[in-house]
Amino acid sequence: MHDLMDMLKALADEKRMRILYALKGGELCVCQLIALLELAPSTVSKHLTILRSARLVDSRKEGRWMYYRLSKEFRPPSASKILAPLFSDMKKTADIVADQKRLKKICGEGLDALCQRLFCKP
Amino acid sequence: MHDLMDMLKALADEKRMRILYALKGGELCVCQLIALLELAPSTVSKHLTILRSARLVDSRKEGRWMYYRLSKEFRPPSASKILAPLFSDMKKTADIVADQKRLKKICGEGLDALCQRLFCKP
DNA sequence: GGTATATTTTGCCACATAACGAAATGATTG
DNA sequence: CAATCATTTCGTTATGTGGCAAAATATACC
Repeated sequence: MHDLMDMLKALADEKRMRILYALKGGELCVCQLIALLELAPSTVSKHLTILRSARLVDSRKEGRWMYYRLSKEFRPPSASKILAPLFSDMKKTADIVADQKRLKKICGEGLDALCQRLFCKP
Repeated sequence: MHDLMDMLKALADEKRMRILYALKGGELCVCQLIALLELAPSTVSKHLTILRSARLVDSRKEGRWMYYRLSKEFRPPSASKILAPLFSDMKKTADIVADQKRLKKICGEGLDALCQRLFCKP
């Protein structure tokens, strides 16, 4: 029951659900998620930590960047069966439609350019 | 997205998940849920309010007692698809096994006797 | 009609959580 | 080896949430 509650608590936050939906399209770098959610880096990092301890996402480090993706082996077996209907409900919501549009832009930009823009110092 | 988050927040609490699982077996009176969870009446009532505003349960008043049951028409369409796998994961957990055992006892007792026992004053 | 009784509402407290900025970390680049 | 850069950790703050007791509400019983 503990693992299951961890998962449900991880899902019970709008920002984290938006992260999961964004990752549905493939792995993303932390800075891309920062740009998507428009939150402080530390805040996004914390959300990702919560998602990872709930075994909903995996991470991989490549060079300077940290990539996150949906977990392939979810811990509570129910997770895989739950996410699909949730995503289906989210799909047409204004927030997700806007996210997908913005995400396309973000992914078009290179990571270097994106980070320049995000952490710009004059 | 708002309805969906309401549902997920309602699910993200152990006591409320135990209530839902208990209702899986059929409608129950508030006092039976109080006996099951061993929480203050006001606390259980609050949990039920949260579950009802998330459209996860319906209620019906009969005489002195208020009965709650799983909603037949869940508001976020995903709800019906989500609960089944969740219940399947919960089924074998120690908490739920204990709940089911205790629930059998509680349902055996009459409502009058149960309420006497719950709100006993010497 | 008044009293007992089941449930809900209200007020309050303790604790959890989401957010940020600043400092720390760890890897790459010069 | 020093500096830069992406990410995480830490410390703090504001808000949300679960819990109880007590008062309010509503229904049944005498």
